[in-house]
Amino acid sequence: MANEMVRIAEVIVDVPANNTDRPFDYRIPPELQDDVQVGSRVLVPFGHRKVIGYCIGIKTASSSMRLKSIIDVMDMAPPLTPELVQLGQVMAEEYLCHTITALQSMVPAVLKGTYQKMVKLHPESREPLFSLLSDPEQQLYSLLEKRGECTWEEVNKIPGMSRSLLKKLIEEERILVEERIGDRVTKQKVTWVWAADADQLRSGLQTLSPRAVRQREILQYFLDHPGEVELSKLLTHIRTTRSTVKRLVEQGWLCWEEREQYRDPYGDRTFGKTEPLPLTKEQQRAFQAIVRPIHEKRAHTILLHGVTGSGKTEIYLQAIEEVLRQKREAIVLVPEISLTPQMVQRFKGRFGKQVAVLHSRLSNGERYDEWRKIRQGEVQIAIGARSAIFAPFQNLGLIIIDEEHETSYKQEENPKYHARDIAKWRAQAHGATLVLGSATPAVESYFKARTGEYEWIQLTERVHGRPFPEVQVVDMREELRKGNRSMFSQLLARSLKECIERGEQAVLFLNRRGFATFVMCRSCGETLICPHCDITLTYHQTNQTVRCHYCGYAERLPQTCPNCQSKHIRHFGTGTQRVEAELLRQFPDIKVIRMDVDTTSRKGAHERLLAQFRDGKAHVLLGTQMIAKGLDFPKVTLVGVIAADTMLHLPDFRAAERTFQLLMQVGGRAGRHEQPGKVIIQTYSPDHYSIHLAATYQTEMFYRQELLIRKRHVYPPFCSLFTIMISHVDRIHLMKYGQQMAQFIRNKAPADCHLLGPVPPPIAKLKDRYRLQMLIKCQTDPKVLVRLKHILHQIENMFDDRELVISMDREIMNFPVGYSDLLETSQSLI
DNA sequence: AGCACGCCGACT
DNA sequence: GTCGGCGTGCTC
Repeated sequence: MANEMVRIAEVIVDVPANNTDRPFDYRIPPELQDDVQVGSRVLVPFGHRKVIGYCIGIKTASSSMRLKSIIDVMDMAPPLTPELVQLGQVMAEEYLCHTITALQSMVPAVLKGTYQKMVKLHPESREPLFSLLSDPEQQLYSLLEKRGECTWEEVNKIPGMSRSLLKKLIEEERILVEERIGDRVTKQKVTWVWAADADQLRSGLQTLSPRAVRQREILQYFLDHPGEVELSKLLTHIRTTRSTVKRLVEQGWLCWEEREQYRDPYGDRTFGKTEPLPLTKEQQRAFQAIVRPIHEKRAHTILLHGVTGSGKTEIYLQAIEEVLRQKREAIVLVPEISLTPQMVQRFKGRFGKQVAVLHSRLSNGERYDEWRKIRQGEVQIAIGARSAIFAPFQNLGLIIIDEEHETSYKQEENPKYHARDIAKWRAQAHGATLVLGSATPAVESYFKARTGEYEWIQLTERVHGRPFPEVQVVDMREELRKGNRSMFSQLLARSLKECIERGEQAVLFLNRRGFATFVMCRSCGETLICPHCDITLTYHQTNQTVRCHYCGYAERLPQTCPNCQSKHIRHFGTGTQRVEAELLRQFPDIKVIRMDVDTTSRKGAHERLLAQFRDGKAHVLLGTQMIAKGLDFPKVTLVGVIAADTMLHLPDFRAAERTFQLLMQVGGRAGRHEQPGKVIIQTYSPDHYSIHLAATYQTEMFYRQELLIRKRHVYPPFCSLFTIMISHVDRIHLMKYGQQMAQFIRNKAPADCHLLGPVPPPIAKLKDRYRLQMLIKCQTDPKVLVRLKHILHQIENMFDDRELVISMDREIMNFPVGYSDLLETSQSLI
């Protein structure tokens, strides 16, 4: 009886625009009653076209007068859970993006629709007398004669084709192009072979003609290896062909069958089963702390602050076992760069087929396979990079974010989310435990741990008791005074030589090839910084000025150092190629592997280069910080940081934090094995706290110092940040809009909101468009945030200029109130 | 975002 | 009259 009640679906349509960013109501036709659920992907008529949408709610009445009906449901089961649907709405609100954009970011690429407009001949237009037709008409007919239809673009290419002519001749249809989920994408057809009757195999061998060598071999194989085998495996074991096996099948000795199975990227690899390792006292303590909230099923965040080599992974593994025992699920986030086969192996080894792996090297189809294993409850553990945080589990018990300070957890495209925030929301919704693991946590996380918002657990001992490598800081100003103008200090050059002579390997770091260049005095090491923001000034070659990218302060490039009056003042920005050239000039006989954006852009190049280095094919590995993570080379005994300053002086309030983190990571790299390691840090600022405290392993001191500075200049965690980027082809217009926008925000924004800028960003002109950015620092208070977000929404419609593009971004550190309330209503729908 | 509709100036 | 350009407003 209840079925007779009208059911109406609220649908978010796949049209990312401001005025379509709201639910539209559709009738659920009787035949789709059972299929349309919260989270379903549906096809709906929208205006004059058909689009994909997501059902985000179901109700029995609508305020809208005439409703259209849902055309179809796209999937067997809804791709999104009610929880993820809610999360999508929260993301849209918090990250200032369209709801559909947030929802799309949670599903694999194969589920994203692309549309193509197709045209075919109007049914009423009968075959005409060809010769009487105009030129464009003739072309159109010949185009459509071959195939029944063609794309809109093709038709428009016909010269002289007019709109009204087309209308007469053509019928339009928008079609949805689904990525082909055929044999290759979802499932793979695999032939399995087995003996028809194992006991008869011997007699079979006798019956066969002695000349049928291959056939006998195959039967012998089944005698030796009872059971089923994949045909492809059989063919590699015994050098034979499909047709020979076929002959045996036809004679009735063997059976075979084609089966569909998931294509498993790690399928042909066998993972040695690993057993839980005994935990040290310290590890045991950490393990207990993680397991406690898991048992209590309460949302809880733990910062696992452990030095490199303190055995965090083993703790993760054992905590996951605990979660599985509760029949709950776990997500493990790892930075893309350390999602190496070794890492995967560790998890697959312990948990086997209960693990789905999601990383960027998977094809769309493979990714879809892994995702479906999660959605259908075939696996309980998802390990992957940033986007794995959306793994559609329904009963999460634990989320682990390893190396939680990594910048790769922040998505740079819309929606610009941070996986750490998403993790907090999801943990809250599921009553799950969130573990943030790092040797060098983000300053914000450390702050929260020390103020009691997170539980703080430290691991101070290395598992095998290996000592930390000795760190030496070389003052490059001193080198210059000694007349050494090369980029290698005497100490580094000598150490490198000795290292290579001993037959050991070295790793050299050059920090990120910054697009922003800064100005520094080579004599005293002072850099030019903004008097208002304490941020490094950026050098602009075009007009010989230095500028602050936060507040807009500018001055002419000074000829002499304002601090020591030296003339050795110049801008910096050394690339890896230059270091390589210099290295080969000083050491002509050595082999260097260079890893940077240029050498690793090709697919698989990254892994290949690392494997080469591991195999001892080169003496030196030279690269940007992409080589700093999760690498463990037995023969590396020397690690050199060419210029610690390049990162330190980036125009970013997190520059010191990044520098400290990198240097600490580097320390963990050298000498993890038998030989003792040595780290050499070259710098023009040996006294800078981030460098000095990293070199002396004074973690605690660093965070205190950094927090002091953040507090003084009001940066996170002592404020919330919004950035606004606007762009326009016309520079004058852009500047005018920027000024007006800034004025508007300054007038309307609540007190304690400070707008910095507008100011040209590091890349001031991109793709023929000028750009300006603004930064808003504001109090982290829900009321203030709501008001500010309201104002930010207003500015989107402030200017009537299609050329003006506005994009907004937010750094979130607190989860919004109300999410758990929303969730309660949604869960009653399950 | 698309797409229609409607207004306007320009053209065989 | 008809064609195409462009601004406006709507999509359950």
